[in-house]
Amino acid sequence: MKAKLENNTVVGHNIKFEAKFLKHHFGITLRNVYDTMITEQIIQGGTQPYVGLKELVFKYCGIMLDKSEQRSFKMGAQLTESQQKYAIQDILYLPEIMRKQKAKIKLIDLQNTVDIEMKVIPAVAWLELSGINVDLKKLDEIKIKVLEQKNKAGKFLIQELTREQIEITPDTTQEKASEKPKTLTIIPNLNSPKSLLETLKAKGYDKLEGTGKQELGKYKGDELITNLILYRQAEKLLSGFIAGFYETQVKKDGKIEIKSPKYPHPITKRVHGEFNQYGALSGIFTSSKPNLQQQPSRYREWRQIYTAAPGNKIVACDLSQIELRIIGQHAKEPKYIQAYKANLDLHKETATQMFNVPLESVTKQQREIAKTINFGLNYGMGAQALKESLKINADIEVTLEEAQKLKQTFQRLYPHVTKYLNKAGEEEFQKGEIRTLAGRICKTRNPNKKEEDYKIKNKGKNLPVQGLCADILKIAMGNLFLILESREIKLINSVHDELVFECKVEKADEVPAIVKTEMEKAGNLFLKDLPCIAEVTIADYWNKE
DNA sequence: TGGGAACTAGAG
DNA sequence: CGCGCTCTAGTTCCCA
Repeated sequence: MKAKLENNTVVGHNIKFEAKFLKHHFGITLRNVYDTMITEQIIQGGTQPYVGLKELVFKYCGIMLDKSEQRSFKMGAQLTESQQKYAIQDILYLPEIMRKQKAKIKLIDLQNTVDIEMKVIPAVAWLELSGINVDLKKLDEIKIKVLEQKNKAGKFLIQELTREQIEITPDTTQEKASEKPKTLTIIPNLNSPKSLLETLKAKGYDKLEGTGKQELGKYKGDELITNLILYRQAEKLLSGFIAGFYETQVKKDGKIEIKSPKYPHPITKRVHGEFNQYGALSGIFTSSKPNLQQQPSRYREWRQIYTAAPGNKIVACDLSQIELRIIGQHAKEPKYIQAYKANLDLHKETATQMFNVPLESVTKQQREIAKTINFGLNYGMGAQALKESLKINADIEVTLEEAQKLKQTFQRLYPHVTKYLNKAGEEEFQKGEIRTLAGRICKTRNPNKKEEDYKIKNKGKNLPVQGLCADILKIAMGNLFLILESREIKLINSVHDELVFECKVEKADEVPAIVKTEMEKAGNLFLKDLPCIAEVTIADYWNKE
């Protein structure tokens, strides 16, 4: 049975689930699979985050399934007749669905995408089963620090923002008017944007139209605003990333109940996030419970909680500036191609030409401007957003006119890029879909919902780039699964352009080269005019750079 | 009370 | 005219 499952193509609906089950309970590793759910998502261009079997049976076989037995199964109990019937109908229609899907794939030329997606399924099962090791002591240290930051900033804010206001009574009859007016103490709720905005405006911050970081940038350097940003950062870390590791108290029917921590897993002691391989329109992965793709990295210390288990090392490898390289390839922009071929710093090259200064005298600030523009303008950023982005990301103030000029200079400097992006936007707008170089179809999520023209065009600029990035990473993941999984190496994270592995110290010499080679090989399938470079690091914890 | 919109912030 | 893109998740607020 084991050999049969491992050496043949196994068909299922959401087969990642079965793959994990078979591996965990029976040590069976599925390598060749066909998944009707993922295939349907491919056909639909990523517009549906989850497709049910019931829906497919109806679509392809014209039969309405009764799913009422789905939740009736009990551990250890003998199957009832109707449960058996249910179990059979769950697989009965799969061959017919597969046959009809395959015809459709051929018709709309999606075989390449299907190959990529099917090959990555076993790798995703591997990734989720591996989990990531976590240093709870380090986490405690960080928690104490962050709590301190929150309390300190919070105390300052409450002190500064609490205000007195004369109470306004709706009933203003003559008798009451003679009474002394009461004053009301208003303490703002720091977690409520509405309450905060009201309070800040009353305090004289009248330029604010919201309380987001971009708005707060209007008062950059102000002590109160600095504290608010520190408070927000701490609150975000605590509620979003730290809380899940600790038990929580929940009030229920007047009694206080203690809920156990969500992570790590009580038996494996590792964090097993979920990865949805077709969670986004572009085909990039999404992650949840917890979201391991959005773990803080600008707060440098955070990722040190993810460590190699004793006797192990962590090998992390990312595709260097992959999005810009993809744009360069799409646009066949000679300046991008030349810079990457010569292994130059593209941002610096951009700066030297934009500001018309020699390479060696490009300032850090000029490079930051070029970097912000390189990333932002490629997806349709306008002058206003550029102005604010420069202020927040690079601490650089420019006027709207200057931002407009910078944009123009950039577009004139890279005319091929500009032309390509406009063409891609137009294509998405006209056809409602656009393909990556690997053939993946990217549509707009809500074909029914009316979206502004410019938003659709911007998607057209962005989706083929992100989408090809996803194609490359998935190809590498699929191939690395076949090479590394059987050698007791764990895939512990996958973050858009980065793969993270954990292996025994003895293997830390050979694994990096294998990973680097496979990732570059995947990229070079599509980057024909400029090279794909992967950068690899070996460490005791997950550290970017 | 529960669902969902709005806002905010984390990542690439 | 000009409007960065793709996501997940937490909190607050509003409405049925």
